[in-house]
Amino acid sequence: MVLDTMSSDNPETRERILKAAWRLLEKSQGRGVRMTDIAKRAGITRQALYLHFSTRAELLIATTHYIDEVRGSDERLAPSRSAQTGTERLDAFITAWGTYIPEIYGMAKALIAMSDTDDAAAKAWGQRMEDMREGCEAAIRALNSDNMLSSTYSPDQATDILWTLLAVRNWEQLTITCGWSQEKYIETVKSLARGAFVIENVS
Amino acid sequence: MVLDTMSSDNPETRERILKAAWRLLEKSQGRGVRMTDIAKRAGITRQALYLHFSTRAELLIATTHYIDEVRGSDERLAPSRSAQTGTERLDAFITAWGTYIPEIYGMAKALIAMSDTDDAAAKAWGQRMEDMREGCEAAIRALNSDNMLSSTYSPDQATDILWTLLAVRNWEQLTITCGWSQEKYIETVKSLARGAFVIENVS
DNA sequence: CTGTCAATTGACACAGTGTCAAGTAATAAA
DNA sequence: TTTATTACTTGACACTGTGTCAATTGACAG
Repeated sequence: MVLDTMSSDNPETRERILKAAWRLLEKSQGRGVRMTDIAKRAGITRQALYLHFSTRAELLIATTHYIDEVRGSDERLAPSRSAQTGTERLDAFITAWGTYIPEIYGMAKALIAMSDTDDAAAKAWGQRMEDMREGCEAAIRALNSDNMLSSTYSPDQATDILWTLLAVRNWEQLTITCGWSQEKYIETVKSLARGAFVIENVS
Repeated sequence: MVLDTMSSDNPETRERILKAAWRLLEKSQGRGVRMTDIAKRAGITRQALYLHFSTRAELLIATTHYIDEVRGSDERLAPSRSAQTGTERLDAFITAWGTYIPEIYGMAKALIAMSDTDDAAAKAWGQRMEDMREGCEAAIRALNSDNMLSSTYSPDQATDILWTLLAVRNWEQLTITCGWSQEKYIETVKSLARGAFVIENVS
């Protein structure tokens, strides 16, 4: 009888690695994190990493899933989905995503950097952005259903713009480079989006 | 008497290298261009590159200056500077910069990618972005002088937003990823900027 | 004919990723 | 007690790309 106290492909170690990667990526804002560093922090050798993840890209991608799971990226979207009006939904989505960015920033930076050379990384990050785009699309669609979408842009175009506005790079530039607070960032993006997409209430 | 047909630190070769780098960077959109490739295209050996540029970062930076020179990046700003009204200046600046981006995109991508690891590259790209920011600032200031700057944002804040809006990454996302035409990109950015910064003309 | 200068050739150091083979320590099963 | 299995270690090595160095070549100039 096998009472696997330490079952095949040890999940404890795997999680220790993911935690280590996450920690290091956030601490260094995604720059200069080597396999060696992650291994050291996880308390194993560099080679042992490859018993769990076959490439650096795979480890990075697994880290994103781990963060999503721990941080509950899905539940964050609940307020957005249950919003009554299109405007509320837009606001809620911007808040949800805008609040999530700083939590994944290090990992995102590393994955984006890898995307330049590694196809798997590019595909994984592209998929995540595609997922995020659906949130943008849903918000714009809600606005459109309320007949509140400005005629300046088509729904597709508005989705593209909102999607671009919410890019990690823009968050990075405004908060890190320009020194904005997180609150100011969120408020400004909301104000920009509202100004661009929501029909003025002329009283 | 030395009639230097081939003066010290041969400028012909230097230029051939810069042209080769430029060509390759644009062709491959800044990805995967190695010193070997540039040397080959310039018709010299990889090692000979180092007789002209001491590092890859230095070569990339020199390439940006070369492009600026050939493409006359300065003259492009003339219409912006001579604009009569703030709104015109804003439009002219967006057109100038927005038209310039596709010409430097490959090089910009490569330099941004290097910035993750190389401090010299980061500094050089940061400087270019700082220069561009001055154009944003001037446009916003012109708007403010005309009393046409919306009270929603302070001049500093408006500058930060315009600067972010005009980032290369946003151009990349809208044109390359979303498939927008260059014209649509320019028009949309103009419309977004006008909507965000220019006071409505209530008649 | 001699010096200079750009460029070549071939070698090597270094960092980081990924691979492989042999060994170890713990745990489980016969 | 012996035997297998599993997770991990150790040490070595291949590969890529950057950057360096020493010795050599070929051209041109005085």
